[in-house]
Amino acid sequence: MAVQDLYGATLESVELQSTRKEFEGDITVVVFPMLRVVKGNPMQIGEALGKYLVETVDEIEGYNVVKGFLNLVISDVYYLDFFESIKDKERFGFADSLKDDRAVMVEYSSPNTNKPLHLGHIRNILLGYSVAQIIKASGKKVYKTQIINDRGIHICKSMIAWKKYGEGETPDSSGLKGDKLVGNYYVKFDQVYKDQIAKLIEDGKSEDDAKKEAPILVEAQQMLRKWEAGDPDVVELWKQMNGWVYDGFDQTYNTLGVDFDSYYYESNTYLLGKDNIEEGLSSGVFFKKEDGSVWCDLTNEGLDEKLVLRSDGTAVYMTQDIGTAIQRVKDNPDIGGMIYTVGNEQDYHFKVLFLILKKLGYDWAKNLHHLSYGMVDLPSGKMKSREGTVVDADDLILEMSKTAEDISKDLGKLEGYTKEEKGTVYNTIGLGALKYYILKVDPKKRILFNPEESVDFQGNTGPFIQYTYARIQAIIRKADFDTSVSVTNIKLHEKEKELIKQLELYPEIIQSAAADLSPAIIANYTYDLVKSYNSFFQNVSIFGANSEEEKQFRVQLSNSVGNTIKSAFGLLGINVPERM
RNA sequence: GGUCGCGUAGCUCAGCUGGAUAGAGCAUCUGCCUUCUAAGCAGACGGUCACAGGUUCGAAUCCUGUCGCGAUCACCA
Repeated sequence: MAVQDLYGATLESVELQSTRKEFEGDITVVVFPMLRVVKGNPMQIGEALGKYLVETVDEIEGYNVVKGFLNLVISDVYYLDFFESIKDKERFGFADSLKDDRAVMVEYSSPNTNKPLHLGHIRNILLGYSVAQIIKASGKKVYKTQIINDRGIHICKSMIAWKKYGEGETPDSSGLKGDKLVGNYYVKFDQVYKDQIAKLIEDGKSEDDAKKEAPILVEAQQMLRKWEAGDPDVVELWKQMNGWVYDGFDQTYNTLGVDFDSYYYESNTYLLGKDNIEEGLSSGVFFKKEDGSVWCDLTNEGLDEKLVLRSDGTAVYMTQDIGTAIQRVKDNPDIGGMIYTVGNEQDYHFKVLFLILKKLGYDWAKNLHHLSYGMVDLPSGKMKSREGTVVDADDLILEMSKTAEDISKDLGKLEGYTKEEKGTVYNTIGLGALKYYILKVDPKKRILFNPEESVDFQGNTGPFIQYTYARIQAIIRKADFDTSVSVTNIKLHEKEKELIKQLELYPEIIQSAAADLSPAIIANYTYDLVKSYNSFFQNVSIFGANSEEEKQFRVQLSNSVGNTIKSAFGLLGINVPERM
C-alpha cells in the first residue's frame, strides 16, 4: 500500500484526514462518527483500532489517541517510495491515464469590437484560459473559443464617428494599436452625441426626444440597417475597422500568453437559433402567444416565462445563444460539455439557457457550466468606459512590468544579463504578479483592484513564488546533483514529510480545481507548498552536520518542488524565470 | 418587492463534502545575510468567523430568519 492509497481511502463511515502539525502522526482517523455504529468510549475504540492497525498493516508504525482522534504514524519508507516516483517529473501531463473521450469547450474573453480590452476582460481571459489548462491537465480534451461581438449598434457608432471625423486615419498612419484607434472613435461618438443632445434640449426638446433624435445616433442606426441589408460600402468599412481591432486584440492576447482554437463571430451566429425554436415548438418545449412571440414556460422550475422569439419573428439574445451552443456541438461532435466564462451579472441568463437546452433534450446540456465571476472594482468605484475610469489592459500590463523592473533594480539582481534578457524577466515577473493577483481570488468574489497596492511582490504573490522557483534553480545549478541516485536510508524530518505530503496532493488539487472551475485552488496550494519549502530549507542547514545522502535528498526535494511549482504555474498560465 | 451571490484580523484573502487551539500576507514591533538568491526565514501583536436561532458528541462550515453590500428581474446584448 502506498501513502496515497491511505489518503485516498474514503470508506463511508471512516473519516481520514492529515494529522495537524502539533500532534505526532501522519494520518488521523476520527473516531466520533463510529460511535453511531459501535457503542463505547472514543478513547478505548481509538486505542483498540490503533493497536490492531499497527499489528496488521506494515506501513503503520505507531499510533496515539487524543480525545476522539486516532493519529497514525506512517513509516518513512513509504514517503521515500512516493518521492522516488515523482522525483524528476515535470508534473503536467500526469492525467493522461484519465483521458476522457468527451471534450469540453471553454469560452472566454468575448470582446466587443468597438473598444480595447480592459481590466474586466483580463479577469475573464485569465480565468477562462486557466480553467481550460486545468481541465486539460485533469485529462480531458479542451477546445478554447471566444465569441466576438462584432455587430450591432455599438460598432456602427465607432464607424460613423470614424467616417465623419477620421479623415482616413489608420493604425499605420497614426501609429496607434487598432483597437485603441477604433476605441477613440467610440469615445468621439459619445462626445458628439452628448453635445447634440445638449443642443436639442436648448432648442426646446425634451431629454427623451433629444436622446432619440440626435443626428449622429440616427446616422448610426441607419448604418446598422444598411449593414443588415448587406450594403457593400458599409460592410467594407466594417470589415476594415474590425480587422484593425482584431490585430490589436491579438497583440494583447499574445502578451498575456493566451490563445484560442476557434472563433465564433456574432455576425455569423446572430441569425442562428430560429430553427431550433421551430423544433422546440413542435416538440412542445416552447409555446406561441397570440401576438406570435414564442416563449418557454419555466414556472415549474421556479422561474418565469422566457421570451425566445419576438412577435415580429426576430431573434433575441437567448435565441442566439441556443443556436450557437447547438452549432458548436455540430462543429465539434466530441463535445460533451461547455464552460462559459461570463460575469455574474448574467447568472440568470445562463441558468435559463442551460435549462432550455436540457429541455430540448441534448445530452451534453447536463454538462454546461457558467464560470461566473465577480466584478473588478477600483478604489474609486466601478469601471465605466464613458467616464474614462477603465483600466486599459495594455497599459496595466506595461505598468506591472515597469514596477517589476524598478523593484529588481533596487534589489540589484540580474547582474550580467543583457538588456533584452532583463526585459524578458521583468515581463515574466510583472505578468506573474498581475495574473496571480487576479487568479488567487475565488472567481465568484468581487475583486477590489488597487493599481498601486496590487503591485506587491511579497507574501502571497506571483513574484514570491517565482522567486522561490528561481532560487531552487540556483541550488540545482550549484549542487550539480545526479538525479538517478536514489536515497533510501535516511531519517526524514517533519518538514520534509510535510513537503512530500503536499507534493502528493497535487493530482487531487487539480481534480478539485477542475471540478470547482477555480484556479484559486491551484494558486493557494502553490503558495502553501512554497511556504513549507522555504520554511524547511531555511531552518535545516543544508551544509551542516548532515550526511551526504541527506544533502542529496534535499537537493532532489528542491528539484521536485521546483517542478511542481512550474507545473502549477503552467496551469495558471504563469511563466517561471530561471533567474530573477 | 422576488431571485441569486457575498459578509472571516485595521487592509487583501485562505479555510466551507461539519472535527482538535480559525490560518496566511500586508501594515506595526523584535530577531536572523562568511554556507542556496533577505522578493526570504523565525517570532510578537491582532478575531463576538455580520447578527439571532436551530440541527449534533462537535458549526466559520449545514438549515431558518434578520441586517449590510452587490447583481439581476427588457420583445437590450
